[in-house]
Amino acid sequence: MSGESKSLNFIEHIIEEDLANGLSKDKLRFRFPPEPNGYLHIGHTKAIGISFGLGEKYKAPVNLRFDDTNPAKEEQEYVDAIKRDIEWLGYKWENELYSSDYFQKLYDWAVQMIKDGRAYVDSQSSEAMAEQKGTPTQVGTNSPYRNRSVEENLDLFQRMKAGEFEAGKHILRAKIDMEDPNMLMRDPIMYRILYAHHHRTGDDWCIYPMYDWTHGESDYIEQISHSLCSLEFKPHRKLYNWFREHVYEYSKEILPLPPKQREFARLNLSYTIMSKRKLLRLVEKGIVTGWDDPRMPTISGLRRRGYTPNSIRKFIEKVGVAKRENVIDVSLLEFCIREDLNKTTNRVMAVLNPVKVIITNYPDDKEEWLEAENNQEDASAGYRKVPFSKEIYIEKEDFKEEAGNKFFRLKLGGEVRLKNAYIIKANSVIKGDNGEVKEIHCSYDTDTSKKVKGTLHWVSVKHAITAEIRVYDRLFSDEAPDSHPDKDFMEFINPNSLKVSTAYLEPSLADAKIGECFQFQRLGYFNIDDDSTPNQLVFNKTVGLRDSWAKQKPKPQNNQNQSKPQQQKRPAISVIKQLGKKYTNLSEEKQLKVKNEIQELAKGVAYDELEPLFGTAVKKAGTRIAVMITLKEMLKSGLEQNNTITEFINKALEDKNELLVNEAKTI
RNA sequence: UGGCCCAUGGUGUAACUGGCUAACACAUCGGUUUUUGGUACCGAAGAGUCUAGGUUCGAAACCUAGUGGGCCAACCA
Repeated sequence: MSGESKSLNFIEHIIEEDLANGLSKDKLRFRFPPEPNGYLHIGHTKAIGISFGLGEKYKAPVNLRFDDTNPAKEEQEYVDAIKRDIEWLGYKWENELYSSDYFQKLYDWAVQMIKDGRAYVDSQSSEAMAEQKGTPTQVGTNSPYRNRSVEENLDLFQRMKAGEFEAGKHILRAKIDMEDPNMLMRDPIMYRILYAHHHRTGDDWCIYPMYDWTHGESDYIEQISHSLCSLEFKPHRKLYNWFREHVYEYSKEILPLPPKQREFARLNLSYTIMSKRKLLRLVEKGIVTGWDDPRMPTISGLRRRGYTPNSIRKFIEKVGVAKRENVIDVSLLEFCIREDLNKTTNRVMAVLNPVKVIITNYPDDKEEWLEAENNQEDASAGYRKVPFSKEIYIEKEDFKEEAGNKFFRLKLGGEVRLKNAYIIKANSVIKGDNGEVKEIHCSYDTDTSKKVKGTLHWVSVKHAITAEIRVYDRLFSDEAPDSHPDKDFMEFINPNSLKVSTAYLEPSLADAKIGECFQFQRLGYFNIDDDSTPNQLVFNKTVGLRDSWAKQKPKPQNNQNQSKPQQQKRPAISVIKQLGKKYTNLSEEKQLKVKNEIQELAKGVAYDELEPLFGTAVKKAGTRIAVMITLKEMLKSGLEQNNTITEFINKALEDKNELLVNEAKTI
């Protein structure tokens, strides 16, 4: 028992149950088994968070095991990147291991399996074998080589290993059941011949074990208690268990714990993709600058973008663990990073889209260094000085010649506070030929105790330093870009996912270092990109601040929140059902309103849709009332009354709910 | 046409394993505070738990059927 009151997810329930049934707590052991064929992405952090999180929770070891059985795809670069990312997230593995460490052991067991008649060498083409395999709805047929003698199998397998055959000539298969409804049980391949250089074993082997044979047995060798993976491996469980059962027979004295595999739903994030193969395409096609492009959902991309390990771990915790398909809204990720950065980053002032303000009553060459608080969320962050002078920049967006009183910013004749400085009043503007405001002439007031609605950030023109700012938008314009069977995800690429501009910053930023994070006051969180140099600062926008003002505005051309379509398209009948649910709880006045609504919706309902609802459970009076109202409307507009309808009405007349009876009566 | 898995507010997870008004977080909408239209705080709206039967004093949970979604036919993992 772990004693907390926090609710457990289904995997924790399983573990608690195993513990309660006698599994000793010190036998708990987990693993994270990436294939080193690409970079880790936010989806992997869920798997990482689950297994490493369990390790932390139960103080159990967690192995990092590279599942490196396919030398054709795997590279050392990926091994290094994966280790870097996991470390960065703050997790510690017990052992760094490789499936390739077990090649000899696996081979010995395979020989044993052959001797026991549980595996055989097949010598057909892959096409022929695919044909014999059948389909999900059709059983397979046995290979003509299925009944080779043990001696022949042994001889062939040894010669496969010795490199006597060309690739594809022979394979080793488990002898299970070609008629099993689970395709994975139809004599699955255990070994194939592959003349490829392996990043660890070099050219020692020319036969390589397949995933199913390798993965489960690696778990077993490492004495993993719970082998956790994503849902698509559910069908593999039967095979996992089959292999395990036999190998257990060979080694139970030395390896007493048979591991168990359990599956959870993987993480999907809206407006992005999670497939390594597809991410690789983005890299190769030059859509992004690399695996660590700040727009990528990779861990290295998020890191470069300014996400913190803390925020990602928090995110994974909030997302939860279950077995149903899910799509997590990016807003949750954004919430997590804001929450973290709000507490930790220093506030600074930067103007991204400047317009000049001249303070006419401020002496020409005067300058003052005013005190500014670094972080009001963290008293220990201290203060810094920011320079003030006659000419400053503010954001173009923060000024309007005229505006209503919901606009808290600067307007002609209006006053506004300059953060950490004075209160200014706009008196006049100077415009360029095209009518654009070039300068705003203001007067300042040293009485800062006044109450004014708005506070603006600003930067002194002559003290300002410049920097390149990279602002990112989502990479795809579609909520689930790779879920369209008829369209390629590349069609949804957002051409405006990167905007580069030059900004003016307060001079304290001059010696900021790569990776450092700031809040640009009123704008968002920004960090210094890897491309930054002392001569040319480069900032990434990690995420904007929440902006309740932007939401009220008519809406710029931002593609941020396209209206959610699902509300529009809902069929009338389902809206009616929903309205009905609440009907009996409403005030009389509201009931009338809802009734009108239902009557209106009734026009869009077909009788076929309505009839099934006649059977609605008696206790759901509201739904039945809504159905009755709809029915009445449809009868009015010419629907012919049949027996089913009459029956429904009669049943309603006898109901104990008065509202329903009344509706029925008026038909 | 077979097998397996899944179904709870817009989204994601809970519900002490059959027992209070179905909880929490994000998102949404109000309000208070505020030298960030941020943060913090307070509040509101939103779910008869896919549908229909059944078991039971009692079902989101158990059973049956249906509907919808996902996965499975790589010498990938």
